[in-house]
Amino acid sequence: MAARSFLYGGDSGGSRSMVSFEDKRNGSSSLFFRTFDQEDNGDDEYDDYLHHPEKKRRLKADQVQFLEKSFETENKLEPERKIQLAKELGLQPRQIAIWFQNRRARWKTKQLEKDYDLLQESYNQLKANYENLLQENENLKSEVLDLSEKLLLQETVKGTSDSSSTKSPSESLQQEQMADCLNNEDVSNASNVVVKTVVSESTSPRCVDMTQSLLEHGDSSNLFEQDQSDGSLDEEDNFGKMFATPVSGYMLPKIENGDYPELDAVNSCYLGFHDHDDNEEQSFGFWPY
DNA sequence: TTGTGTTTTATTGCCTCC
DNA sequence: GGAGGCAATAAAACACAA
Repeated sequence: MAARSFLYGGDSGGSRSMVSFEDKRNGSSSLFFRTFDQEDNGDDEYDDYLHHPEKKRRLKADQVQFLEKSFETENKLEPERKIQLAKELGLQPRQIAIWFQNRRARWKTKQLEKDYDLLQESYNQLKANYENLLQENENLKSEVLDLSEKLLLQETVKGTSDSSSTKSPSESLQQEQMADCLNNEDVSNASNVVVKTVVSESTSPRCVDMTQSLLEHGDSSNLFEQDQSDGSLDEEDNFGKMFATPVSGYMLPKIENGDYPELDAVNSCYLGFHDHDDNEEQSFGFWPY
């Protein structure tokens, strides 16, 4: 380590020591500071000091206030300002430097606490959004199931009462596929089959939007992606998984190379996390809001 | 008064920059 | 290599309950 002489030495370039003590000559409690040059080594006061080292003293309120104001304007201390402050406050430059150093440390700690609180708040909001999405997903699934059953029933009744009527081959195939899926409780595939019907029958505007979107994109395979999990994940795991795998690919805007959309544009559902390339390390964006 | 927790002042060792 | 910054830490000063 570079040799630093302390007891306030070393700041002004020379090897100086300083001691602070109460001004007992006039009985006041104010501090004044005395410096000892090397040539003072024979001095009685210095000798006294060596044998009765002073305890550290707190700065006075007005000194602290002055330093605080100075810190507000600039939290780093250039040598000129340090000398200036030391003169104005009757302190050693070294004390000023130490005060600024400690003050910066306190500021940093506070800042970390603030950042932590912000992160905590954002996490809570994300979690709430996630839970809402789960709920909405459940609602939509039951609605699709309900409508599918209705449709099947309708078609069955129609089929028995009108067995002689002619159907196009594609209509027949569609009915068969749907019946298969529903018998196998494969709701996801059933939704592919009935999606066109759902558009016309759904009472949910959101559902209509979604199914129309499906038709436009020609792919509904992501609609029930959550269902593809093995069910062994707990809620926290699903929440984490969502960051890497969007709940529904078509519902969320396509994200490429960290080009994030505005939150409002995706109804605050986009969570700011993405994995843009299988071979690349996942990168996580973050929007505090 | 005293024990205890918190805050402030100061030191130490390491690191970076010039 | 010196100057100065930072993290970790010591220790004095302070606050406060019992």
